[in-house]
Amino acid sequence: MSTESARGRAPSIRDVARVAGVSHQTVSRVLNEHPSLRDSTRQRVLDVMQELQYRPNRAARALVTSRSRTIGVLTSRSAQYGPASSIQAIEEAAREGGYLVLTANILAKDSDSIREALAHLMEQDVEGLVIIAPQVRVFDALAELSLDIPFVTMQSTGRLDDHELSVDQIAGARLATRHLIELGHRDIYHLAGPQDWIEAEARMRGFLEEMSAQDVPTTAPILGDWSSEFGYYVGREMLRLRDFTAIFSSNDQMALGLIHAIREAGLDVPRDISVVGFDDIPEAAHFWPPLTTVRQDFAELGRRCMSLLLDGLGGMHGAGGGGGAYRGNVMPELVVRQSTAAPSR
Amino acid sequence: MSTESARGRAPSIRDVARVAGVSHQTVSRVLNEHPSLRDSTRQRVLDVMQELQYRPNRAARALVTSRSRTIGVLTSRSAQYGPASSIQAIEEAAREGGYLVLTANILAKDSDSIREALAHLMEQDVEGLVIIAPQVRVFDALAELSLDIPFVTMQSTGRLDDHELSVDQIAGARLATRHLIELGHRDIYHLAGPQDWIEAEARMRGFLEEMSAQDVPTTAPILGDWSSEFGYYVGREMLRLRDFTAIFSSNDQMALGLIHAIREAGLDVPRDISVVGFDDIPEAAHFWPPLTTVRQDFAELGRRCMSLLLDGLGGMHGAGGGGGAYRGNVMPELVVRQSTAAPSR
DNA sequence: CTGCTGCGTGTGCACGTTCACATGGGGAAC
DNA sequence: GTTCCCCATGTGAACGTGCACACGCAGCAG
Repeated sequence: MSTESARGRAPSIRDVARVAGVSHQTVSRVLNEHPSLRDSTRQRVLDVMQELQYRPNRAARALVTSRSRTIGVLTSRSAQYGPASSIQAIEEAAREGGYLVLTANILAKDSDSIREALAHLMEQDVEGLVIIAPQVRVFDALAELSLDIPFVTMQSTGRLDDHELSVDQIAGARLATRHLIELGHRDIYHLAGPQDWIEAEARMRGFLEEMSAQDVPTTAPILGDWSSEFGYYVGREMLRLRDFTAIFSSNDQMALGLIHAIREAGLDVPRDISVVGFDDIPEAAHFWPPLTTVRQDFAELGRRCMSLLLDGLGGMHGAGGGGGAYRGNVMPELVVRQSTAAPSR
Repeated sequence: MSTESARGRAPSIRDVARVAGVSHQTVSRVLNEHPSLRDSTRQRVLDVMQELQYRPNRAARALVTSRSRTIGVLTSRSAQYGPASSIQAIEEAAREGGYLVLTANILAKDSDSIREALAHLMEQDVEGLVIIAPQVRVFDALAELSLDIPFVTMQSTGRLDDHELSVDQIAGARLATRHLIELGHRDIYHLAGPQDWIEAEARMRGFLEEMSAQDVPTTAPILGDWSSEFGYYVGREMLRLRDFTAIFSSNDQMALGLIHAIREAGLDVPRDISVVGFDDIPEAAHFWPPLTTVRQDFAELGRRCMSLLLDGLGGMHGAGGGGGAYRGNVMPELVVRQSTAAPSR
């Protein structure tokens, strides 16, 4: 049964063409779903492709079209629940749209390593960029480079309106803060994320805005690093004064550390101190006590980002898809569980 | 200053060659670090590259060499801490070795979607494969396809010796189980992961092996789904009988759910019931009580996988690197915290 | 019958790179 | 002084695909 052609080399459109008795261009037309093709011809070519196990050569196609059909994801902390969920959704959406996803992690936090990661992606001729690296510096580096490819960021900086798509962090933070105030708390601390993180800053702003809107005297936020470890240690420090009845933590992990410290000091959550987190990681519902927090739909965000980006690329290669890019931010949602209650005194 | 050449199109080696006054082949040699090149020539070419902002075209190179310099990662649940950490390490190692990483998620759990994800990767001409999709089915699909490219799996199935690199799950599970037995527990349950997960099965086997080695009567393991949610519900069921003093959970998330259920029933961990987990996710140290668990170094595993794979590919394009592939499994480590204690009765 | 239009298909080139081979020049060995 | 070889460089082809263009044929209007 062996055809006399292929000698170790993968079949090309020319091989298919020869066997099917057409020109290579006709085969190319079948691949690209050209409208004017006789059905019988198309079918014959498809059959031969099947028979020869033909697979189009990505490199050749990219070379001649100068489209890589690849989008890059610039990220940091991609092992974290939030980013990881978004990336997964992005990949799925990209695959559907006929695109590939390349991710580059920012290793250190200096701007050199940001540039390096970005350069790495650009070297691969990515056609678009999704940025889930929420440090302020990333955007400085971005502005500096004046990218000539479409990109979307998952954080709102306020300076790149067209390119931004995010969960409304300020609204989420206000939700959490209002919840505490409505329960009757007046002495509320905010454990913020690192200052150079856009989202950390937005959550902090939301906290401060809501506090002042409700005429509650604000306290200076404490700056953390997102980790449970930090939450634990800062919690131990805070408890030496104990001049508060509630804490709004900028993420769930730090909230977990805080609760650990509080409980270790012999106090109870929420009886003595209320704690509210941010993100709603899957484990939050089973913290002890189950954590009141603000849910973000990371996957939805990822999907919308890709939709926006593909729209900008004029993508949509395969069937299906259809829907135009839906903009607008994703709204966060307060999930009240058992780590918050009215203050006891 | 504008050179008369490039009209919108990115500069190619021929453009560089023309400006530098050499042939395109010489430029190519500079790119590929050919030994016999006069230093002055090399420098001149490099200068022109800089000046023209030349960037090599990946597609053209891939076309002629028929090497994509891309490796694929087949994964499921990539949003989870373990896989995500490994992927991040893999990416970093790949970048260093001059490779790109493409990940494909297995969406559903049927074998069709496994084949689909695998096909997606193969379509991109990946040169190697890392498999972090620990379902048994994946390996069936793999065997069926009889891949002609190098691959490494992050789970040990026992049937693919050469390609396997993993944390020794059995040893880890035995460590955890022995710890409980040494504390004096005799009525120990194991909350296992889904049966079709290789690691779940290995951990279960480790549990059973250690129990029988120590002559402790074994109980039938309970099958879970990795989620905190499941841990919580199964915990509530188990507590109706309460014929045990310790539980070894197959991962930390389920352990968290278990503790939630135990505490909700008015019992204490570890006073009434000891719990030990598996993975040592970063949050585990701040569970209440801090969780005794088995630590796996996911990042190290990822790094070794890439090393093994690059070795098989004869990779190592850039400088540095050096070290030959180190095989051998990564050993897990028991981390004793406060969720385990001697039984009270 | 002639000319025009559009459909289905074929021909040749271009994309940017590497590979195989060719070439000239300079030094070492005879 | 001739021969040989290696170094430094150049020449042309090839990789697999898509694009611009050309071509024949059928249908239809004039």
